[in-house]
Amino acid sequence: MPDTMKFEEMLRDAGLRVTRPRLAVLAAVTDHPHVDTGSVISVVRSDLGEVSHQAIYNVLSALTDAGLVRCIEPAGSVARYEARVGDNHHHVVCRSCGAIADVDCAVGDAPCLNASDGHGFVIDEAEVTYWGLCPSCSVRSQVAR
Amino acid sequence: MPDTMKFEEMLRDAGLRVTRPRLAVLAAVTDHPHVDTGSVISVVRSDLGEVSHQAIYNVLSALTDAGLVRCIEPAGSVARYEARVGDNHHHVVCRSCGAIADVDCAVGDAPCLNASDGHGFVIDEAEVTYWGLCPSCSVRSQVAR
DNA sequence: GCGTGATCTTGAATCAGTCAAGACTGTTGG
DNA sequence: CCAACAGTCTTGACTGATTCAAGATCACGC
Repeated sequence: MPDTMKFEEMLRDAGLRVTRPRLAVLAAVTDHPHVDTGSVISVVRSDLGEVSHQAIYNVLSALTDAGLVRCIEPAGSVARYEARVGDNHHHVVCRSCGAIADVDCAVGDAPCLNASDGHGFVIDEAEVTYWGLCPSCSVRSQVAR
Repeated sequence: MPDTMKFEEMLRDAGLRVTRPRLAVLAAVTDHPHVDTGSVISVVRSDLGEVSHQAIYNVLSALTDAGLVRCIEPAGSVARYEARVGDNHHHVVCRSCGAIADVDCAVGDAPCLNASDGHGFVIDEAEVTYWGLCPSCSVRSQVAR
């Protein structure tokens, strides 16, 4: 499993100690795009045995601060995490089932950052969330009517 | 106070019964852009006397469903409401103090809806949240360093 | 005015997330 | 290789926003 070594290196490079919970969380977030915290806990526990939920919260927070994972919180959803960081991409969220998918930004590389009037705010990021229906919910709603 | 009559009309047009809590909530959200639920409760209570928090939640939900107010939930913040609906505008959020301001969309009227690849999702809305520092937090951080 | 269904009150419950204190362990220097 | 010191993890209590449920009340059409 060369992934473990890669994760170790990522942690060291970020100045973080290498611990089993951290490796397991990195693996979980990498394997399951857009996992919520509860699922991370399940996956990590099925991997390592009992791990405190507090530890998971600590680890997710540390990894987020270090820029190794990214936290997204669509309205009405709990916090979710993804390992795809450093690029500019956004998300589509299904209004019906909450499914999330990645969407590359349509407006180029450092996009959307040109707000017409920022009210004096110093803006450093534009986060785009697309809302709609995922393929299966879309089909279901057509059948329903 | 002609506003009250306007709010009454808005409720009736939406097929909702006209009640004092609803009028008070509509007034509160109109007067205080981006209020959180707790502040709505305070404002309504200072206006009407005791009103159950559950009633406020019900009203906010009914008004949101009716399209009379809009609910926004920036990551890390509680639910907030605004009465500016029907136009396409987005928000800037201060990473430091959580202040929110409106931003007109930079890309035209029905903008940003062109995701390059929606993974088969039927997209009906693009929500943009700009992140940065509000004027006063921006000044403070410059002084600090 | 009256009846009915929508709305509000009350009070308990849930759930994600946070706090705090002590036990443990990865890492660094000797 | 070992010890010591942070940095991490465990445990267990706690918070705060939001939701649920059941009964009382009220707005609106007749």
